[in-house]
Amino acid sequence: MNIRELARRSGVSTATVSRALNDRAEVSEATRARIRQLASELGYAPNEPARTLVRRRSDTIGLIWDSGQEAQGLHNPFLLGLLSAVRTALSEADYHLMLLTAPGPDDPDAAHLQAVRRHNLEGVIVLTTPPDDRCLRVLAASAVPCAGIDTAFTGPRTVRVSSDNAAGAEAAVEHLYALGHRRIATITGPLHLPPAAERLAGYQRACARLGLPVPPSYVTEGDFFLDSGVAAGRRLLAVAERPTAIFAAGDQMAVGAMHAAADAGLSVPRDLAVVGFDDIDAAALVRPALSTVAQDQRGLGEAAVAALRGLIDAAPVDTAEPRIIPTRLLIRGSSRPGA
Amino acid sequence: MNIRELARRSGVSTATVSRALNDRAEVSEATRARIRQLASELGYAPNEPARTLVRRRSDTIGLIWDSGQEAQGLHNPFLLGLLSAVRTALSEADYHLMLLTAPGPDDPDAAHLQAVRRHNLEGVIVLTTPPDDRCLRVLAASAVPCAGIDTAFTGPRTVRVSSDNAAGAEAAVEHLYALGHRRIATITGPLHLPPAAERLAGYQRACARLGLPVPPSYVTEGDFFLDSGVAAGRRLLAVAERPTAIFAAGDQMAVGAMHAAADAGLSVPRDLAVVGFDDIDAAALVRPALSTVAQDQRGLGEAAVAALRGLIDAAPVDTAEPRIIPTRLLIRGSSRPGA
DNA sequence: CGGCCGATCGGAAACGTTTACGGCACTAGG
DNA sequence: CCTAGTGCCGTAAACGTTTCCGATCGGCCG
Repeated sequence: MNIRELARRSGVSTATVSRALNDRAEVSEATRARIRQLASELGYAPNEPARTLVRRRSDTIGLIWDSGQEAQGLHNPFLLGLLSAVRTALSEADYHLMLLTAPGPDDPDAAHLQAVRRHNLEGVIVLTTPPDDRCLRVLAASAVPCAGIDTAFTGPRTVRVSSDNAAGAEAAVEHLYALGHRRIATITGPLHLPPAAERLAGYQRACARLGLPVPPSYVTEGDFFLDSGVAAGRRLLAVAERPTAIFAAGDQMAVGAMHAAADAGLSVPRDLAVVGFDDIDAAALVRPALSTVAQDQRGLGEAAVAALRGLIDAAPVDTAEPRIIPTRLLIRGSSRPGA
Repeated sequence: MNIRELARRSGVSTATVSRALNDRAEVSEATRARIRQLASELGYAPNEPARTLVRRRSDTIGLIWDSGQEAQGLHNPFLLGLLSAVRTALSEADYHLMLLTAPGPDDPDAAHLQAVRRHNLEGVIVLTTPPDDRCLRVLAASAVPCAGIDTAFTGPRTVRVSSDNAAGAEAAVEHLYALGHRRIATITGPLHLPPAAERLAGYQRACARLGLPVPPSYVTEGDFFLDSGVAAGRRLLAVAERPTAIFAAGDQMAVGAMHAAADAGLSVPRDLAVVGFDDIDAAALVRPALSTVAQDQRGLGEAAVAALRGLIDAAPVDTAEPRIIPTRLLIRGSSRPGA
């Protein structure tokens, strides 16, 4: 069932069928309707590879997900929401989505570029965090349109999309301040990761603005995982001027801090208030439920797609400044006195 | 940079280049090496759409993820591991992966079939659970090779892959029995879902084998989410002959049961042992950590890919019997007296 | 009435591969 | 020396589209 067969049955040429199905103007309304009707009756589906070949564009974008095998980001449920948002936004823009495979060990950097060329991909969305976004370097150098979420790399045709980590952290601190807390400590992520550094900066800025003291012992580093949060919580609770609230740059670490508090015989939120970041599934499951700064996954995905489309259509887009998506503070039991 | 250009520079015909790059036998080792070398120097990547067009196979399989928009299964972190496993297995088999978009509201059923035809997809992997796997019906009717994980639909060229839900449930009950528990209740999922029904069957079989009584009040239904687990836990704890252990068919419900126990002033695992199913991220975060039956996501993904490849290569595969993948019991604090 | 223009369509050439078929050179066997 | 066979390679025809370039046919204007 190809276009030739459809043309034969419609009594027109393949050129006319193509024009009819692609909504070109040079076809009378009558024949267009007739062809359309017949096509849907016969279940005709145009052959995309053939279209791609002659049009030299595939209407397909690639998605790079994790560069290494079994990267830790993989288990981040945050990724799933992002993936869903990206897919939805892309399908609304009539783009197809191809999941790029992790590069083999032989040619790790060029692999993605090869894939882009092989499939005529028009752009790439990158969901890996630094330093795994190195693969972006080769793509950017080849002027492939790229949109990265929480990536660090920049290039002539790459845009970056990111949550407003600083503002989110500020909102968390302000919330704790409004509850009456004056001794607010923080657990950071690995500070070489931009989101971790930005969240710390937001914490510091809010404290400065509110006139809160931030002794060095109030800032301690974790690795975003549970155990580091427990350890960091223990360190913070051992400080002489014990903090009454903790802002953790990640939910798992926040839960860890709650564990540390429980181990020390402290009650959350009475003796210690805790606010996390990311709104992972578990945040709503623990007791008390964890207050947290939620990222707008849908917003991030849509912004990435919108920026990528601009890049593809050669619209004038600003590739220097990252797109910043607002966050939302979810107040739950871990910072609600009444709970 | 096409094959013609590469042929010109190598001083051979395009046919020879094609044969050299595709490892065909009719090329001398010397010219093959020369062409290979030149190709990698020039960064030549064969045009897949053109290959697909002439070879009439795309080396690409489609992935259907959720048929409806924002289906609940989407937030299941289980899906992410599955997706990763599928992708890895496929890339090892030199297949490309295309994420199929959710069908529009106009033609929900035929959409996926259209996509398969358009892109020349050789097979489809379905990650949606019933009743959302209705889209499989059309695909199966068209003899498209399909592999579904936890799907219910069956067809001439569709294989089903599933965890050994019954055995997993049995193992959980046996574990509780070995700890000395004799009054073991269960919280089921919606029983129209095969996994929920199978887990209940496993529970019942184990109880029967071990000679444990199962009064009707010991079996109560939830919807796999947290709140239903809390409610179910309350119901079970109000039973006259109060159970000392609960097997929940899902982790969120298990956590809910733990909340209900805490509300009733009971200590887990001293007064009540709890075992869940699925090993969601939160299972390791709650306190006490939740014992659970973990599904082998990698095994499921690899089995689905292997079965699909058999289907594609027209190997004789048994489409009647589902592939059953073993589960693994993770014993954590919620059922460990020492904890 | 002649020429021009717009609307509608068909013919045919691309797009970048793979592969059937045939050709050439060389070797082996008679 | 002739023939068959083998190893290597080139020619050209496909694959299913889109689109450039004309062609035809009215209608309209001068």
